[in-house]
Amino acid sequence: MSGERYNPRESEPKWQKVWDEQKSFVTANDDPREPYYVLEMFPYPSGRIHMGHVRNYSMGDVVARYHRARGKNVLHPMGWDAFGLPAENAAIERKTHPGTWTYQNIEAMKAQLKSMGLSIDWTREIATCSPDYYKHQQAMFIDMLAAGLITRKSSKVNWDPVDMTVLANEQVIDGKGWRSGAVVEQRELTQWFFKISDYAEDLLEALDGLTGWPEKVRTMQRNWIGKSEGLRLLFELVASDKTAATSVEVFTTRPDTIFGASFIGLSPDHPLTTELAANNPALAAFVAECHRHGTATETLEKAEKQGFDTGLRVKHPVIEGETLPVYVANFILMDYGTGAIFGCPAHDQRDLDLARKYGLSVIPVVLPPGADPASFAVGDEAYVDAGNIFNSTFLDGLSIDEAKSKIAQYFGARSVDGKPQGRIETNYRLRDWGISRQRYWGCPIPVIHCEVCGTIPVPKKDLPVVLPEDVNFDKPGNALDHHPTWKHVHCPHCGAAARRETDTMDTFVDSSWYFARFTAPQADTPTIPDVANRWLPVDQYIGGIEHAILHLLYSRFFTRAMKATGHVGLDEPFKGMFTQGMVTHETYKGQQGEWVPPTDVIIDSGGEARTARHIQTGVPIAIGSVEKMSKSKKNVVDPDQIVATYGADTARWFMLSDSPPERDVQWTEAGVEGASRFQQRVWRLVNDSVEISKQPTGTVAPDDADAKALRKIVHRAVAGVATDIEGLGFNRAVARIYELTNALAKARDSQPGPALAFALAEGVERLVQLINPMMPHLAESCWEVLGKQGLVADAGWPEVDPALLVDDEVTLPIQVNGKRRGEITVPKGMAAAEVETQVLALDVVQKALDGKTPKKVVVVQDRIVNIVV
RNA sequence: GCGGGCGUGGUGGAAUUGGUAGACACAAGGGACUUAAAAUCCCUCGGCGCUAGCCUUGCGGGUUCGAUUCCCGCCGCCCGCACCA
Repeated sequence: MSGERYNPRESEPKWQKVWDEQKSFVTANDDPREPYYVLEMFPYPSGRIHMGHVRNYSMGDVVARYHRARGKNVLHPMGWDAFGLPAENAAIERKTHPGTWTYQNIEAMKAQLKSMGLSIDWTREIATCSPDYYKHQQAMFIDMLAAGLITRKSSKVNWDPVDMTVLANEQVIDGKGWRSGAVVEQRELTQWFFKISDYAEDLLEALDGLTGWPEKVRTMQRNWIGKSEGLRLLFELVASDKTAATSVEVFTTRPDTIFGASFIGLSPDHPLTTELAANNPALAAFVAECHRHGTATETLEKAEKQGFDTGLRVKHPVIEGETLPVYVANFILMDYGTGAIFGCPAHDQRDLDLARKYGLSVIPVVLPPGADPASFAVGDEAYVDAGNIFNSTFLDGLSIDEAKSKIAQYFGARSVDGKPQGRIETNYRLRDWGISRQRYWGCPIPVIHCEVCGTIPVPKKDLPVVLPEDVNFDKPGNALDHHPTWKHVHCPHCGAAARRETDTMDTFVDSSWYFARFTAPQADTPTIPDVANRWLPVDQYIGGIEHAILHLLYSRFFTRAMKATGHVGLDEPFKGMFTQGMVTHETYKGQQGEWVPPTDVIIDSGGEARTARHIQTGVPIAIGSVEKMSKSKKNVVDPDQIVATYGADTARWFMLSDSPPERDVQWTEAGVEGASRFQQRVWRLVNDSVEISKQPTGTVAPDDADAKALRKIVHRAVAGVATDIEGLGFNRAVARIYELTNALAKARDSQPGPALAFALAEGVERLVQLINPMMPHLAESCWEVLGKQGLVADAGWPEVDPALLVDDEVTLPIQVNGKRRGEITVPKGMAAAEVETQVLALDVVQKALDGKTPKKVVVVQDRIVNIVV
């Protein structure tokens, strides 16, 4: 028996079948045990799983299986984020229906996930592209529309003038359409929006309560919401024949720098800009130029700062008789504040860039601590830090905050156009969530446009509004809009000929409530509130850091919107959140600089340098940098091949070992080999220990020192692995399991007597339980060899004897001037004075002191001794 | 451009969150077993000295009896930026 190698190819499908037949991971909603909901972000059905999925789902499965062993009723479901652009692109390229492509992909990926042996309740599987799912989304849309959570307004899109279609930001490359190559334009379109900005304050405040989230994710969300206190400030326009307007309202968070103002900046989309451009061809051309790039904020902010002098001037609000020019500037967003600013170049980098370009004055008004007011000047870098105000008459000497309140009071007391010149306002960067997409493969927005009755929701009895099957993608644009009959309907109110909304929803909507649907996936309402409220919030959610802002923020909003419409009874969907790192791999390049996939490369690692050659041609291959696995660099490893070669357990174990889960992990062939070897070591250890325990043992001697030492190691490992898994420190848990395995193997090889044999048997049994969450197939096989009844999947988490966790002695390092000079072993909890006496008596210490008297002796109980000389 | 993060031996990383830096693993080298290979087992393994010493957690400062951990400044890499999912 012990000579046989463990064969995952045989064992893994076997146990998967057993779990399936015994419905081991099917979860009942009426189970009385404490519920625990673990969820990994559901995948987009691209066709094949990648190593990122393997990592993500391995982690989630450890958590699920661990809590299951702890006696909880665990919900661990899986589904498909099945709407989206790639299916439409595939439809165009392969002349297939997006649905056909998507469902084929789902089948393929499901088979792959199943081969991983995940403890998933597949009876709860959902696909967002199924009418069974999206009809509920439509119903909630109607509820939310009625509740005033949805609005329609104009916003900008990327328009491809050749393909006559709206482009996603990722389809805009260097300002051009990815397919047509045409220069993209910004276009205004009336679109549907969720009013997430109404919840800005709530979403911000509630972050403090999300203690199970990484601090960095909360920080990112806080910054994204971007709450700021500022001043709305009216600038009087100097009368001009160009406009009838008498004032411009700006929003500023730095009213303290008003004496440093040197221009007014308007957004290219500001109404005043539009008015002026109507009679100013040069300005109109400038505005058009501003629109000749995509709508991505990144492009805008990276673009060179440009401005256009409108010729208008405003009166300086605090310097009598002075006026400031009014510019239109490309970096000013219409969506934020009032779409107009006052520029203070000395203390804002973008303003400074513009001022330098157009020769506007730069007047410093905040003096850095210690700087000389007479000589302080701003060069190419704006001064944005703290200091005291100067060059500002009645604000001189104040701190920035003091100056802000004083100037706010000052402007509050004055008036322009019969209104207060300034008023304090809280502003948020967070914009409403635009969900309209001019695409076929998404959830239809259930609305009908009637000439007579206006925009009215589809009656719930008529749901779902189903996507038509007979579509073709030959024509550019929205295939739903092109469909000959689909959009022509009768108004549900008046019966007149009307038109269906042909926009579909952003796929972020689909993923904003799937976690709730999983709690009752077959219900004929979106949720069963009682059931959802018992399961939610998700105890542990796991996914990529790339979703730290949008997906999580939208889900938090949508949960609130579902609460407002009676579908759930809570605000926050995710109690625990974890963001895992990426999977990386070395890159390889051939002679012509072409990327070579790892499967075509042989690494020669004997001696000093690692070199590589092509598997068939033998041509030398250059080993490149380690990068995120991507198709474009061909540095991908196919999970299917790994599972076929080494088995799922090896892949899972490797994904969990070594790298901390939040950091990137580098996939290496050597690492996988190591994981595979460990699998065999465990198998051998278990089989050997069964042989040993067959020998006559007699009575157990509980005071056997070796046995007690081993039991201590075993019980510490059990306690430690539990702590590690609960803190998602999978790599630490793995290291601990290695240590335990080493200790057990040593005991095995020592020809153990009865007491040690007992400890060994106990240790091996617990080892199998410890590896179960990570290598569940191997664990079942070992459990069987141990002669245990039932499945290890159904066995509980091993008990820990607390007496074995405590030590009565501690070894303290002894430092002299911070350098380690020796150590001393003393009873735990020994008083500092006693420790000091003993330590000072030691030879090593006397020698290190070299006759000098200690200035101070620091004794930290049970930790360290430091003698300062 | 703005916001967030990360950086420890040849490599992945550990360090009870201010208390013995390098646990555990991989790679490499040496040895055992074997006719041989694979598998397995044992030893060495941060650097310089190679003795009892010194240096070392991206770089440069600071706080502290003591810093991988806290603070300031740099460098490098990664993620997000609202229509990729």
